[in-house]
Amino acid sequence: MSLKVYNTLSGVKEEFKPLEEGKARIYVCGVTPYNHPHIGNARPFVTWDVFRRYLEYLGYDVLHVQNFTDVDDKIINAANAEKTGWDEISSRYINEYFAAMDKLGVRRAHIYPRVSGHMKEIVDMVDGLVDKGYAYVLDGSVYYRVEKFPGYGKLSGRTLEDMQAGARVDVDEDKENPMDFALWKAAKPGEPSWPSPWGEGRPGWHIECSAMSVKYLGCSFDFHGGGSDLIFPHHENEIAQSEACTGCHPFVRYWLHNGFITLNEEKMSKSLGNFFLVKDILAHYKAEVLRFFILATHYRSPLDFSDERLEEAGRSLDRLKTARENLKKLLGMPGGGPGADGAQLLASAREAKAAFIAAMDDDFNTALAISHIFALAKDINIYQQKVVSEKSEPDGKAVGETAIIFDIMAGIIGILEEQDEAGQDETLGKAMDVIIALRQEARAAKDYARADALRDKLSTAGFVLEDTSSGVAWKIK
RNA sequence: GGCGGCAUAGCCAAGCGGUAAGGCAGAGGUCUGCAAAACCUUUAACCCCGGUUCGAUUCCGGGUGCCGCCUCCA
Repeated sequence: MSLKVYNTLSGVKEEFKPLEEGKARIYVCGVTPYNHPHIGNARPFVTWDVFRRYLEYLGYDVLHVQNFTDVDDKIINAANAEKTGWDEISSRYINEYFAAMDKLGVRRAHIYPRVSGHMKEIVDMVDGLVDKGYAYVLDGSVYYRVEKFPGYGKLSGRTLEDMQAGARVDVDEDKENPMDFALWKAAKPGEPSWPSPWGEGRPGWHIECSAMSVKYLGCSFDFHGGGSDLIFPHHENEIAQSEACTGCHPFVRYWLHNGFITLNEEKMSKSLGNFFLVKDILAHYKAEVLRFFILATHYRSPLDFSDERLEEAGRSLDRLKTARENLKKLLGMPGGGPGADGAQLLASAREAKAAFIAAMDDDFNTALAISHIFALAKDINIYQQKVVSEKSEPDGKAVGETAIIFDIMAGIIGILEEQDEAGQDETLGKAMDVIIALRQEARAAKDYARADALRDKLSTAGFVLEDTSSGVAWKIK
């Protein structure tokens, strides 16, 4: 089996073949930090966090870059409204972004480039496009000449004629073509600006992603992601800019776009005003529940948000938590004697894992993958109940391997990782400590047969016990 | 108007040429002094009309409904 991903550019699922063996280079469009992130903003980041976890599970060396658009009209407007600096606004909301995403278990990207720190790269790229005839200067601004780029429209599946037919853009009579877009905007009074060969100004929206992705990932890289509202014009323009400037094809090998979070079936967005901020949702629900809610639907499908759905997600997640606790109980029980046959449990775990992998390989089908965790959860519960009702000892090897498999699956989805504030002994590590304590007791009682049995149980389960002068340590083999 | 997507049980949501995963809710049961919680078992579905096919929910055509992009947007 191999990973297949749906590529917006081709419109079909394609087998993932990295540009460079064993490496996966990812660029995800980040936020414009002028407000707290809302849950619609959160979806791509949670989604990409799982993509990245899975790629790493598959053994890829991942390089993940995600930008902050910290020079933008909205930031300037927010700054003016508060009578403060644009950088004050952007740094405040970048911090808020991290606060929210950290809670959601979104692991940090390796590099977070900001527009304000990459003016040289941006100016150089715009300059290069002017040199090559792909852009022209108009009153201190620079525009991209869309007709010059033959593939314009290939990502969004439309032609220049289509676009002009339905053009609702403001027609700037001076532009050569109404679809030409700004690479550099001449400074207006009272706005932040940077020097350039065309005078003081600031970058257009699209050029930053081209300049920064090429800088950190090269002129051609594996994945580019973002919400599907970015397909046109943002990503379409990125292709036009990057490929025209660098001459590399393709700029991006796989374009992946997530669907929207909706509210009453309508797209949640700041401009419509129908959004919930992550921080407000997290005041009422556990972060893990919001994360689970997002991942329980395929990433390309729309996802309608409501309290009922979130509460339902919480109840679903509880079921998985219970199974995990049952597993912990089983791990903590003495073993080694005549026990409940764990063959069926083990078979179920292995089957669940294979099915989970197959689901993830099929365009990161987290919804289907999660259903296989539920299937295993049921068998864990049944086995646990059987052990308790028969007062038998659990099959240590089967339980140990099951625990590892369960944790691998939960770990890729990024749930049940660590207990919320209240709990403290919910980790597998703590469960292992329980076994170690039991073994210590056995040793103290000179019951070596039992102590050895406990050690073997850990060993066959994939753990290594190390007796040290200060006590006992364990690690995963 | 141009381009694209979606329609599966009470709700949510996978799948997809051979009569349908999973979750929530509902029903029955186990446990418990009763209850709650938890667990087990279980009911229930492929928008309409044509076509292709031995066979379609799955492919093709048409219809209806909903959504998105074309303007800032994750």
